[in-house]
Amino acid sequence: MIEPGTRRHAIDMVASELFHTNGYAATSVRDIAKALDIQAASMYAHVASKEDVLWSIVDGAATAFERRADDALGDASATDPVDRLAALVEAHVEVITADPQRSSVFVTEWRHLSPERRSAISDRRDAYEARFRTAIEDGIAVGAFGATDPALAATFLLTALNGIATWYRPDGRLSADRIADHYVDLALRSLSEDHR
Amino acid sequence: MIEPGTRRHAIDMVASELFHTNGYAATSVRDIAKALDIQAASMYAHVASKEDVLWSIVDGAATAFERRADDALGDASATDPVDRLAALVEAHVEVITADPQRSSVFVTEWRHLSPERRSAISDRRDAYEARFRTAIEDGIAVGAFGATDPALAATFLLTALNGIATWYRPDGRLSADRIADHYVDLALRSLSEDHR
DNA sequence: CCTACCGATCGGTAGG
DNA sequence: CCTACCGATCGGTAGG
Repeated sequence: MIEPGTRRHAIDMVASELFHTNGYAATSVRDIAKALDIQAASMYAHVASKEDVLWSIVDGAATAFERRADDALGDASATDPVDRLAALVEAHVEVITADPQRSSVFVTEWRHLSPERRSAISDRRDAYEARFRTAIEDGIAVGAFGATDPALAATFLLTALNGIATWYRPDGRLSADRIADHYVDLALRSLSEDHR
Repeated sequence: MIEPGTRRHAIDMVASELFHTNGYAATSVRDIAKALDIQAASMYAHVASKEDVLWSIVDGAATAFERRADDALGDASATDPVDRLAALVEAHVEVITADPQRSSVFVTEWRHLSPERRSAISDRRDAYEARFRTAIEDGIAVGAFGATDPALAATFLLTALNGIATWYRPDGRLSADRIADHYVDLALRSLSEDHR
């Protein structure tokens, strides 16, 4: 973990914003350094490479999603599949709205990681998505959700959820809490029994 | 419109794939030229700039979405708000699965366009999203959909829909038709009356 | 954290 | 569509 308040931490915050706005490949080490008012070469006193900066952002975001999902599923109330899915959706929205730049870099820039790191993230994403899929499967099994393709439904929900990172603004029309409430509702309804 | 079969068209197809896989900024003019077995300088006999290639891909995708939505709404059966939304969702999925690379470039790479082109695309996206929002509003007004925030619901659906461009593979487990059917279902259910 | 610098690569042009 | 080339910028290193 990187200590808040350190220069290393400031690098990640500044880089998150630049990678979010312009993308990793279109952001130069000089851009990051300029935002910190230091020389480009001085960046290398704190990081070994530009890719290491991307990695710490992506790894930090992945860890945040995993921890919040653990907490959400750890609650005693989360034995019911519907409650479990609701808790997962709420946790996911909260992680995104707490740091939309980092989240959007996680969602969109991981292809610029080295093959090893990319595949490690891919595995963690699969495990994370499996929590959603399992909650959906269990909900169908007990008749709380309508029959559907659980893997596809999980992907449907997670892409909608991740989309928040691309459009959310802290000063926007809806607060993070309201968005979370609405998305939990939309998610649960999308899995409800047939609407006809 | 660019004639299929021409070199100019081949440039767009090759560039779509490279921009989709590596991103616009991480793809060089030399990468595109190499895939076409010509020299980088020869590219400029066909295009004025790298950004022009991105523009023709993004503009082509935007036009495809607009046309298919027009067709979908032009059908006589599409006076009912629920049918209208279903037709919009189906059309959107079909445009994406017909050319996922172009669609994903449209969704993720428009920030690399010039400010004028970016704002033109932003306006067209807003108009396109308004069709979804209006169908949702009308559906709520006639009691076919449950009460919800129409703008947020439209964003929820469109981000889920656009996500298809990032994961769809023609040789995947589900055919394009099956995906469209499932997504229409998920979309309509997500807007249904309260599930409790 | 700085100055000074490196080889590689970038988008694009000139002239055929 | 090619060869030859341009100035700018890239990620990163040496040495303090």
